[in-house]
Amino acid sequence: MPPTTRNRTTAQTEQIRENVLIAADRLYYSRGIHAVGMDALRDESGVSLKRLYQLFPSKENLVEAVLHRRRGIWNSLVETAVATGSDTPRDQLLAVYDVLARWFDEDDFRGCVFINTFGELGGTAPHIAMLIREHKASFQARLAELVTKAGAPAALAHQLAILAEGAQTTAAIAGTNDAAHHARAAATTLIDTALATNRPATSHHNDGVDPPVTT
Amino acid sequence: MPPTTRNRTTAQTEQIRENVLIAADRLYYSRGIHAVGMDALRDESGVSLKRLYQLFPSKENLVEAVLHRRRGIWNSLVETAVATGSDTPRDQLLAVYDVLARWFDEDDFRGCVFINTFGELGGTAPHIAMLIREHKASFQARLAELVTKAGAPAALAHQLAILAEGAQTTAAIAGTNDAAHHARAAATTLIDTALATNRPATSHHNDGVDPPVTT
DNA sequence: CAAAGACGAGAACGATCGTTCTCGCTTGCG
DNA sequence: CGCAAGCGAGAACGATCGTTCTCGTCTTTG
Repeated sequence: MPPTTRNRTTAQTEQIRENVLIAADRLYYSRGIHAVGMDALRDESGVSLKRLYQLFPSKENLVEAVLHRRRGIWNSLVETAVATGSDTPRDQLLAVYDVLARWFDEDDFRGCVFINTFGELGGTAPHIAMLIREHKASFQARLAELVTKAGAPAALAHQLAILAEGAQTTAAIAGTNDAAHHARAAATTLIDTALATNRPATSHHNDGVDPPVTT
Repeated sequence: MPPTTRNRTTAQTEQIRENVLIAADRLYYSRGIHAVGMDALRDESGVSLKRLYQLFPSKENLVEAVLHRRRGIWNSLVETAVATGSDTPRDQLLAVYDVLARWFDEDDFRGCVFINTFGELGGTAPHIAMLIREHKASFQARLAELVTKAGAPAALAHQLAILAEGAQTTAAIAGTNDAAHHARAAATTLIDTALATNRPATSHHNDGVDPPVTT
Protein backbone atom coordinates (compact mmCIF):
# COMPACT_ATOMS: atom_id res chain seq x y z
CA MET A 1 0.00 0.00 0.00
CA PRO A 2 1.54 3.33 -0.99
CA PRO A 3 2.15 5.45 2.11
CA THR A 4 0.33 8.73 1.53
CA THR A 5 1.07 9.77 -2.01
CA ARG A 6 -0.04 8.59 -5.39
CA ASN A 7 3.56 8.19 -6.38
CA ARG A 8 5.05 4.84 -7.07
CA THR A 9 6.35 2.83 -4.16
CA THR A 10 10.11 3.04 -3.74
CA ALA A 11 10.20 -0.73 -4.01
CA GLN A 12 8.48 -0.48 -7.39
CA THR A 13 10.92 2.21 -8.44
CA GLU A 14 13.82 0.01 -7.43
CA GLN A 15 12.38 -2.85 -9.43
CA ILE A 16 12.01 -0.70 -12.53
CA ARG A 17 15.51 0.65 -12.04
CA GLU A 18 16.89 -2.86 -11.86
CA ASN A 19 14.99 -3.84 -15.01
CA VAL A 20 16.45 -0.86 -16.81
CA LEU A 21 19.94 -1.78 -15.66
CA ILE A 22 19.47 -5.35 -16.86
CA ALA A 23 18.25 -4.21 -20.27
CA ALA A 24 21.00 -1.60 -20.62
CA ASP A 25 23.62 -4.12 -19.61
CA ARG A 26 22.43 -6.60 -22.20
CA LEU A 27 22.32 -4.02 -24.99
CA TYR A 28 25.60 -2.30 -24.16
CA TYR A 29 27.36 -5.59 -23.69
CA SER A 30 26.22 -7.11 -26.95
CA ARG A 31 26.52 -4.06 -29.24
CA GLY A 32 28.80 -1.59 -27.49
CA ILE A 33 27.73 1.60 -25.78
CA HIS A 34 27.84 4.18 -28.54
CA ALA A 35 25.86 1.87 -30.79
CA VAL A 36 22.90 1.73 -28.39
CA GLY A 37 20.69 4.79 -28.23
CA MET A 38 18.21 5.68 -25.55
CA ASP A 39 15.36 4.77 -27.89
CA ALA A 40 16.70 1.24 -28.21
CA LEU A 41 16.93 1.05 -24.44
CA ARG A 42 13.34 2.23 -24.17
CA ASP A 43 12.20 -0.52 -26.52
CA GLU A 44 14.24 -3.18 -24.74
CA SER A 45 13.25 -2.23 -21.20
CA GLY A 46 9.68 -1.09 -21.84
CA VAL A 47 10.36 2.01 -19.75
CA SER A 48 9.48 5.39 -21.20
CA LEU A 49 12.15 7.96 -22.00
CA LYS A 50 10.70 10.28 -19.39
CA ARG A 51 11.12 7.73 -16.66
CA LEU A 52 14.55 6.66 -17.91
CA TYR A 53 15.78 10.21 -17.48
CA GLN A 54 14.20 10.56 -14.07
CA LEU A 55 15.92 7.36 -12.97
CA PHE A 56 19.28 8.27 -14.55
CA PRO A 57 19.99 11.93 -15.29
CA SER A 58 22.22 11.13 -18.27
CA LYS A 59 23.49 8.28 -20.36
CA GLU A 60 26.91 8.52 -18.75
CA ASN A 61 25.28 8.18 -15.36
CA LEU A 62 23.45 5.10 -16.62
CA VAL A 63 26.65 3.57 -17.92
CA GLU A 64 28.25 4.08 -14.55
CA ALA A 65 25.29 2.39 -12.87
CA VAL A 66 25.57 -0.56 -15.24
CA LEU A 67 29.26 -0.92 -14.45
CA HIS A 68 28.56 -0.61 -10.73
CA ARG A 69 26.01 -3.41 -10.96
CA ARG A 70 28.38 -5.62 -12.95
CA ARG A 71 31.02 -5.07 -10.33
CA GLY A 72 28.71 -6.37 -7.64
CA ILE A 73 27.82 -9.42 -9.69
CA TRP A 74 31.47 -10.18 -10.40
CA ASN A 75 32.45 -9.80 -6.75
CA SER A 76 29.64 -12.12 -5.70
CA LEU A 77 30.73 -14.73 -8.21
CA VAL A 78 34.29 -14.59 -6.97
CA GLU A 79 33.38 -14.65 -3.30
CA THR A 80 31.01 -17.59 -3.58
CA ALA A 81 33.61 -19.47 -5.58
CA VAL A 82 36.24 -18.68 -2.99
CA ALA A 83 33.92 -19.64 -0.14
CA THR A 84 32.50 -22.86 -1.57
CA GLY A 85 35.43 -23.93 -3.73
CA SER A 86 37.80 -25.21 -1.13
CA ASP A 87 39.54 -24.32 2.06
CA THR A 88 43.15 -23.97 1.03
CA PRO A 89 44.16 -20.57 -0.40
CA ARG A 90 45.72 -22.38 -3.34
CA ASP A 91 42.42 -23.92 -4.41
CA GLN A 92 40.57 -20.71 -3.67
CA LEU A 93 42.81 -18.95 -6.14
CA LEU A 94 42.22 -21.64 -8.71
CA ALA A 95 38.47 -21.42 -8.17
CA VAL A 96 38.59 -17.99 -9.81
CA TYR A 97 39.45 -19.64 -13.11
CA ASP A 98 36.58 -22.05 -12.73
CA VAL A 99 34.31 -19.04 -12.51
CA LEU A 100 35.83 -17.83 -15.76
CA ALA A 101 35.30 -21.20 -17.42
CA ARG A 102 31.61 -21.23 -16.57
CA TRP A 103 31.23 -17.62 -17.68
CA PHE A 104 32.93 -18.15 -21.03
CA ASP A 105 30.50 -20.93 -21.79
CA GLU A 106 27.50 -18.62 -21.76
CA ASP A 107 26.38 -18.17 -25.33
CA ASP A 108 26.22 -14.39 -25.18
CA PHE A 109 29.72 -14.06 -23.72
CA ARG A 110 31.57 -11.23 -25.37
CA GLY A 111 34.47 -10.48 -23.04
CA CYS A 112 34.82 -8.34 -19.96
CA VAL A 113 32.44 -5.40 -19.76
CA PHE A 114 35.06 -3.27 -18.08
CA ILE A 115 37.75 -3.96 -20.66
CA ASN A 116 35.32 -3.38 -23.52
CA THR A 117 34.04 -0.16 -22.00
CA PHE A 118 37.54 1.05 -21.29
CA GLY A 119 38.46 0.60 -24.92
CA GLU A 120 35.42 2.50 -26.10
CA LEU A 121 35.13 5.26 -23.50
CA GLY A 122 38.36 5.23 -21.51
CA GLY A 123 39.92 7.89 -23.70
CA THR A 124 37.07 10.38 -23.48
CA ALA A 125 35.26 9.73 -20.16
CA PRO A 126 37.77 10.06 -17.32
CA HIS A 127 35.20 9.32 -14.63
CA ILE A 128 34.32 6.00 -16.23
CA ALA A 129 37.98 5.19 -16.79
CA MET A 130 38.62 5.72 -13.10
CA LEU A 131 35.67 3.51 -12.14
CA ILE A 132 37.07 0.73 -14.31
CA ARG A 133 40.55 1.19 -12.89
CA GLU A 134 39.21 0.92 -9.36
CA HIS A 135 37.31 -2.25 -10.16
CA LYS A 136 40.38 -3.95 -11.59
CA ALA A 137 42.49 -2.74 -8.70
CA SER A 138 40.05 -4.18 -6.16
CA PHE A 139 40.10 -7.54 -7.94
CA GLN A 140 43.88 -7.55 -7.84
CA ALA A 141 43.75 -6.62 -4.16
CA ARG A 142 41.48 -9.58 -3.49
CA LEU A 143 43.90 -11.87 -5.27
CA ALA A 144 46.73 -10.40 -3.26
CA GLU A 145 44.91 -11.30 -0.02
CA LEU A 146 44.60 -14.90 -1.09
CA VAL A 147 48.20 -15.01 -2.29
CA THR A 148 49.40 -13.67 1.01
CA LYS A 149 47.29 -16.18 2.89
CA ALA A 150 48.85 -18.89 0.75
CA GLY A 151 52.27 -17.70 1.80
CA ALA A 152 53.41 -16.80 -1.71
CA PRO A 153 55.21 -13.62 -2.74
CA ALA A 154 53.03 -10.68 -3.71
CA ALA A 155 54.22 -10.74 -7.31
CA LEU A 156 52.18 -13.90 -7.82
CA ALA A 157 48.95 -11.95 -7.43
CA HIS A 158 49.84 -9.70 -10.34
CA GLN A 159 50.69 -12.69 -12.48
CA LEU A 160 47.40 -14.38 -11.67
CA ALA A 161 45.48 -11.19 -12.42
CA ILE A 162 47.17 -10.90 -15.81
CA LEU A 163 46.18 -14.48 -16.56
CA ALA A 164 42.56 -13.74 -15.69
CA GLU A 165 42.45 -10.61 -17.85
CA GLY A 166 44.15 -12.32 -20.75
CA ALA A 167 41.80 -15.28 -20.56
CA GLN A 168 38.80 -12.98 -20.84
CA THR A 169 39.99 -11.14 -23.94
CA THR A 170 41.35 -14.28 -25.55
CA ALA A 171 38.12 -16.17 -25.02
CA ALA A 172 36.05 -13.25 -26.27
CA ILE A 173 37.99 -12.76 -29.48
CA ALA A 174 38.57 -16.42 -30.26
CA GLY A 175 35.00 -17.30 -29.42
CA THR A 176 35.98 -20.40 -27.50
CA ASN A 177 36.35 -21.15 -23.82
CA ASP A 178 39.73 -22.91 -24.06
CA ALA A 179 41.40 -19.87 -22.57
CA ALA A 180 39.89 -20.54 -19.16
CA HIS A 181 41.48 -23.96 -18.96
CA HIS A 182 44.81 -22.74 -20.26
CA ALA A 183 44.77 -19.90 -17.76
CA ARG A 184 43.93 -22.30 -14.97
CA ALA A 185 46.75 -24.62 -15.93
CA ALA A 186 49.16 -21.70 -16.07
CA ALA A 187 47.91 -20.44 -12.72
CA THR A 188 48.49 -23.87 -11.21
CA THR A 189 52.06 -23.86 -12.42
CA LEU A 190 52.71 -20.34 -11.17
CA ILE A 191 51.15 -20.93 -7.77
CA ASP A 192 52.91 -24.20 -7.12
CA THR A 193 56.22 -22.87 -8.33
CA ALA A 194 55.86 -19.84 -6.09
CA LEU A 195 54.95 -22.00 -3.11
CA ALA A 196 57.79 -24.41 -3.78
CA THR A 197 60.48 -21.79 -4.23
CA ASN A 198 59.24 -19.65 -1.35
CA ARG A 199 60.01 -22.23 1.30
CA PRO A 200 62.68 -20.92 3.70
CA ALA A 201 64.84 -24.06 3.22
CA THR A 202 68.19 -23.52 1.54
CA SER A 203 67.35 -25.49 -1.57
CA HIS A 204 64.22 -26.91 -3.10
CA HIS A 205 63.81 -30.38 -1.71
CA ASN A 206 60.27 -30.54 -3.02
CA ASP A 207 58.30 -31.88 -0.07
CA GLY A 208 55.51 -33.68 -1.80
CA VAL A 209 54.43 -30.95 -4.18
CA ASP A 210 55.57 -31.73 -7.66
CA PRO A 211 55.82 -29.13 -10.37
CA PRO A 212 52.49 -29.65 -12.11
CA VAL A 213 52.13 -31.05 -15.55
CA THR A 214 50.47 -28.46 -17.74
CA THR A 215 47.47 -29.81 -19.57
CA MET B 1 57.41 12.43 -63.72
CA PRO B 2 53.73 11.57 -64.11
CA PRO B 3 53.25 9.11 -66.95
CA THR B 4 50.78 10.77 -69.29
CA THR B 5 48.06 12.24 -67.15
CA ARG B 6 47.75 15.23 -64.90
CA ASN B 7 46.64 12.98 -62.06
CA ARG B 8 48.65 12.55 -58.96
CA THR B 9 51.51 10.09 -59.00
CA THR B 10 50.66 6.78 -57.42
CA ALA B 11 53.60 7.30 -55.10
CA GLN B 12 52.06 10.56 -53.95
CA THR B 13 48.73 8.85 -53.47
CA GLU B 14 50.37 6.17 -51.39
CA GLN B 15 52.05 8.80 -49.25
CA ILE B 16 48.77 10.60 -48.64
CA ARG B 17 47.09 7.30 -47.89
CA GLU B 18 49.73 6.49 -45.33
CA ASN B 19 49.36 9.90 -43.72
CA VAL B 20 45.63 9.37 -43.46
CA LEU B 21 46.16 5.98 -41.87
CA ILE B 22 48.58 7.44 -39.35
CA ALA B 23 46.17 10.23 -38.43
CA ALA B 24 43.20 7.87 -38.23
CA ASP B 25 45.16 5.45 -36.09
CA ARG B 26 46.14 8.18 -33.66
CA LEU B 27 42.59 9.52 -33.34
CA TYR B 28 40.84 6.17 -33.14
CA TYR B 29 43.37 4.83 -30.68
CA SER B 30 43.18 7.78 -28.32
CA ARG B 31 39.43 8.45 -28.40
CA GLY B 32 37.77 5.32 -29.72
CA ILE B 33 36.28 4.86 -33.17
CA HIS B 34 32.71 6.02 -32.77
CA ALA B 35 33.90 9.17 -31.06
CA VAL B 36 35.98 10.28 -34.07
CA GLY B 37 34.08 11.63 -37.03
CA MET B 38 35.32 12.06 -40.56
CA ASP B 39 35.52 15.82 -40.01
CA ALA B 40 37.94 15.32 -37.15
CA LEU B 41 40.00 13.03 -39.35
CA ARG B 42 40.02 15.68 -42.06
CA ASP B 43 41.33 18.27 -39.61
CA GLU B 44 43.95 15.91 -38.20
CA SER B 45 45.24 14.63 -41.53
CA GLY B 46 44.83 17.76 -43.61
CA VAL B 47 43.21 15.68 -46.34
CA SER B 48 39.89 16.82 -47.76
CA LEU B 49 36.73 14.79 -47.28
CA LYS B 50 36.49 14.23 -51.00
CA ARG B 51 39.92 12.65 -51.12
CA LEU B 52 39.34 10.68 -47.94
CA TYR B 53 36.35 9.02 -49.56
CA GLN B 54 38.19 8.34 -52.77
CA LEU B 55 41.00 6.69 -50.79
CA PHE B 56 38.64 4.71 -48.55
CA PRO B 57 35.08 4.12 -49.73
CA SER B 58 33.67 4.05 -46.21
CA LYS B 59 34.62 4.52 -42.60
CA GLU B 60 34.44 0.81 -41.98
CA ASN B 61 36.87 0.27 -44.84
CA LEU B 62 39.18 2.83 -43.27
CA VAL B 63 38.99 1.12 -39.90
CA GLU B 64 39.96 -2.14 -41.53
CA ALA B 65 42.92 -0.46 -43.22
CA VAL B 66 44.04 0.99 -39.89
CA LEU B 67 43.87 -2.44 -38.27
CA HIS B 68 45.71 -3.99 -41.21
CA ARG B 69 48.50 -1.45 -40.85
CA ARG B 70 48.72 -2.02 -37.09
CA ARG B 71 48.97 -5.72 -37.72
CA GLY B 72 52.01 -5.18 -39.93
CA ILE B 73 53.65 -2.95 -37.36
CA TRP B 74 53.04 -5.46 -34.58
CA ASN B 75 54.38 -8.34 -36.62
CA SER B 76 57.50 -6.36 -37.48
CA LEU B 77 58.09 -5.55 -33.83
CA VAL B 78 57.76 -9.18 -32.85
CA GLU B 79 59.92 -10.48 -35.67
CA THR B 80 62.77 -8.04 -35.08
CA ALA B 81 62.67 -8.84 -31.37
CA VAL B 82 62.73 -12.55 -32.12
CA ALA B 83 65.54 -12.12 -34.64
CA THR B 84 67.78 -9.80 -32.66
CA GLY B 85 66.82 -10.87 -29.15
CA SER B 86 68.67 -14.10 -28.86
CA ASP B 87 69.16 -17.43 -30.51
CA THR B 88 67.47 -19.85 -28.16
CA PRO B 89 63.72 -20.27 -28.61
CA ARG B 90 63.30 -19.70 -24.91
CA ASP B 91 64.79 -16.22 -25.05
CA GLN B 92 63.01 -15.48 -28.30
CA LEU B 93 59.72 -16.13 -26.54
CA LEU B 94 60.74 -13.90 -23.67
CA ALA B 95 61.73 -11.15 -26.09
CA VAL B 96 58.05 -10.72 -26.88
CA TYR B 97 57.49 -9.39 -23.39
CA ASP B 98 60.36 -6.96 -23.77
CA VAL B 99 58.53 -5.58 -26.78
CA LEU B 100 55.49 -5.13 -24.57
CA ALA B 101 57.53 -3.39 -21.88
CA ARG B 102 58.88 -0.82 -24.33
CA TRP B 103 55.43 -0.31 -25.83
CA PHE B 104 53.69 0.22 -22.50
CA ASP B 105 56.18 3.00 -21.71
CA GLU B 106 55.00 5.15 -24.58
CA ASP B 107 53.05 8.02 -23.11
CA ASP B 108 50.06 7.63 -25.38
CA PHE B 109 49.72 3.91 -24.70
CA ARG B 110 46.09 2.97 -24.26
CA GLY B 111 46.01 -0.79 -24.69
CA CYS B 112 45.78 -3.06 -27.69
CA VAL B 113 44.03 -1.55 -30.70
CA PHE B 114 42.53 -4.90 -31.60
CA ILE B 115 41.13 -5.57 -28.16
CA ASN B 116 39.74 -2.05 -27.90
CA THR B 117 38.20 -2.23 -31.35
CA PHE B 118 36.73 -5.64 -30.66
CA GLY B 119 35.00 -4.30 -27.59
CA GLU B 120 33.54 -1.37 -29.46
CA LEU B 121 32.71 -2.91 -32.85
CA GLY B 122 32.99 -6.66 -32.44
CA GLY B 123 29.31 -7.04 -31.69
CA THR B 124 28.06 -5.10 -34.70
CA ALA B 125 30.75 -5.41 -37.42
CA PRO B 126 31.35 -9.10 -38.13
CA HIS B 127 33.96 -8.41 -40.79
CA ILE B 128 36.07 -6.39 -38.38
CA ALA B 129 35.58 -8.99 -35.65
CA MET B 130 36.90 -11.65 -38.01
CA LEU B 131 39.90 -9.53 -38.91
CA ILE B 132 40.73 -9.12 -35.23
CA ARG B 133 40.26 -12.81 -34.61
CA GLU B 134 42.64 -13.66 -37.43
CA HIS B 135 45.28 -11.30 -36.11
CA LYS B 136 45.20 -12.81 -32.65
CA ALA B 137 45.20 -16.31 -34.09
CA SER B 138 48.27 -15.57 -36.19
CA PHE B 139 50.10 -14.23 -33.15
CA GLN B 140 49.26 -17.39 -31.24
CA ALA B 141 50.43 -19.45 -34.19
CA ARG B 142 53.76 -17.62 -34.17
CA LEU B 143 54.13 -18.34 -30.48
CA ALA B 144 53.30 -21.96 -31.14
CA GLU B 145 56.13 -22.18 -33.66
CA LEU B 146 58.63 -20.90 -31.12
CA VAL B 147 57.23 -23.15 -28.41
CA THR B 148 57.54 -26.17 -30.67
CA LYS B 149 61.08 -25.19 -31.58
CA ALA B 150 61.83 -24.96 -27.86
CA GLY B 151 60.57 -28.49 -27.42
CA ALA B 152 57.75 -27.57 -25.07
CA PRO B 153 54.16 -28.83 -25.24
CA ALA B 154 51.77 -26.84 -27.40
CA ALA B 155 49.66 -25.77 -24.42
CA LEU B 156 52.48 -23.47 -23.39
CA ALA B 157 51.85 -21.26 -26.41
CA HIS B 158 48.28 -20.63 -25.33
CA GLN B 159 49.43 -19.78 -21.84
CA LEU B 160 52.02 -17.33 -23.13
CA ALA B 161 49.48 -15.71 -25.42
CA ILE B 162 47.08 -15.23 -22.52
CA LEU B 163 49.86 -13.58 -20.55
CA ALA B 164 50.57 -11.18 -23.39
CA GLU B 165 46.90 -10.25 -23.81
CA GLY B 166 46.41 -9.81 -20.10
CA ALA B 167 49.49 -7.65 -19.79
CA GLN B 168 48.17 -5.30 -22.46
CA THR B 169 44.77 -4.74 -20.87
CA THR B 170 46.18 -4.60 -17.36
CA ALA B 171 48.78 -2.02 -18.33
CA ALA B 172 46.22 0.03 -20.23
CA ILE B 173 43.69 0.18 -17.42
CA ALA B 174 46.14 0.57 -14.57
CA GLY B 175 48.16 3.14 -16.48
CA THR B 176 51.45 1.59 -15.46
CA ASN B 177 53.91 -0.67 -17.22
CA ASP B 178 54.43 -3.11 -14.33
CA ALA B 179 52.30 -5.66 -16.12
CA ALA B 180 54.98 -6.24 -18.73
CA HIS B 181 57.50 -7.28 -16.12
CA HIS B 182 55.04 -9.43 -14.23
CA ALA B 183 54.01 -11.12 -17.46
CA ARG B 184 57.63 -11.71 -18.37
CA ALA B 185 58.37 -13.22 -14.99
CA ALA B 186 55.32 -15.46 -15.27
CA ALA B 187 56.34 -16.46 -18.79
CA THR B 188 59.79 -17.38 -17.54
CA THR B 189 58.31 -19.64 -14.91
CA LEU B 190 55.91 -21.28 -17.35
CA ILE B 191 58.54 -21.84 -20.03
CA ASP B 192 61.14 -23.26 -17.72
CA THR B 193 58.63 -25.45 -15.95
CA ALA B 194 57.39 -26.77 -19.27
CA LEU B 195 60.91 -27.43 -20.49
CA ALA B 196 61.88 -29.15 -17.24
CA THR B 197 58.85 -31.42 -17.05
CA ASN B 198 58.84 -32.22 -20.73
CA ARG B 199 62.14 -34.04 -20.67
CA PRO B 200 61.65 -37.66 -21.68
CA ALA B 201 63.46 -38.88 -18.54
CA THR B 202 61.34 -40.81 -16.06
CA SER B 203 61.54 -38.19 -13.35
CA HIS B 204 62.64 -34.59 -13.16
CA HIS B 205 66.30 -34.68 -12.28
CA ASN B 206 66.66 -31.01 -13.16
CA ASP B 207 69.70 -30.93 -15.41
CA GLY B 208 71.02 -27.49 -14.70
CA VAL B 209 67.84 -25.51 -15.18
CA ASP B 210 66.43 -24.44 -11.85
CA PRO B 211 62.84 -23.41 -11.42
CA PRO B 212 63.17 -19.64 -11.74
CA VAL B 213 62.64 -17.25 -8.91
CA THR B 214 59.78 -14.95 -9.80
CA THR B 215 60.67 -11.31 -9.41
C1' DC C 1 -18.16 13.57 -9.45
C1' DA C 2 -14.44 16.94 -9.88
C1' DA C 3 -9.95 18.31 -9.97
C1' DA C 4 -5.16 17.55 -10.01
C1' DG C 5 -1.10 15.34 -10.49
C1' DA C 6 1.76 11.46 -12.67
C1' DC C 7 2.34 8.86 -16.45
C1' DG C 8 3.27 6.90 -21.48
C1' DA C 9 3.64 7.71 -26.34
C1' DG C 10 5.91 10.14 -29.24
C1' DA C 11 7.01 14.63 -31.39
C1' DA C 12 10.51 18.03 -31.23
C1' DC C 13 15.12 20.05 -30.65
C1' DG C 14 19.82 21.09 -31.62
C1' DA C 15 23.97 18.57 -32.42
C1' DT C 16 26.61 15.46 -34.88
C1' DC C 17 27.14 11.44 -37.59
C1' DG C 18 28.64 9.32 -42.43
C1' DT C 19 28.36 10.57 -46.98
C1' DT C 20 27.65 13.37 -51.17
C1' DC C 21 27.43 17.50 -53.77
C1' DT C 22 28.40 22.35 -55.29
C1' DC C 23 31.35 25.68 -56.64
C1' DG C 24 35.26 28.39 -57.51
C1' DC C 25 40.12 27.75 -58.33
C1' DT C 26 44.19 25.75 -59.99
C1' DT C 27 46.88 23.18 -63.28
C1' DG C 28 48.61 20.93 -67.35
C1' DC C 29 48.08 20.53 -72.31
C1' DG C 30 46.66 21.69 -77.30
C1' DC D 1 45.27 31.71 -74.57
C1' DG D 2 41.37 28.48 -73.99
C1' DC D 3 39.67 24.50 -72.16
C1' DA D 4 38.84 20.52 -69.57
C1' DA D 5 39.71 17.96 -65.69
C1' DG D 6 40.97 17.56 -60.71
C1' DC D 7 41.10 19.60 -56.55
C1' DG D 8 39.95 21.87 -51.68
C1' DA D 9 36.70 24.20 -48.82
C1' DG D 10 32.66 23.69 -47.08
C1' DA D 11 27.60 23.47 -47.62
C1' DA D 12 24.08 20.11 -47.78
C1' DC D 13 21.64 15.76 -46.91
C1' DG D 14 19.16 12.35 -44.37
C1' DA D 15 19.80 9.69 -40.31
C1' DT D 16 20.47 9.27 -35.61
C1' DC D 17 22.21 10.84 -31.35
C1' DG D 18 21.06 12.55 -26.25
C1' DT D 19 17.73 15.17 -24.15
C1' DT D 20 13.41 17.75 -23.39
C1' DC D 21 8.67 18.91 -24.14
C1' DT D 22 3.67 18.35 -25.36
C1' DC D 23 -0.46 16.36 -24.75
C1' DG D 24 -3.99 13.11 -23.92
C1' DT D 25 -5.04 9.42 -20.50
C1' DC D 26 -5.30 7.40 -16.23
C1' DT D 27 -5.34 7.16 -11.23
C1' DT D 28 -6.07 8.82 -6.90
C1' DT D 29 -7.99 11.76 -3.36
C1' DG D 30 -11.32 15.11 -1.38
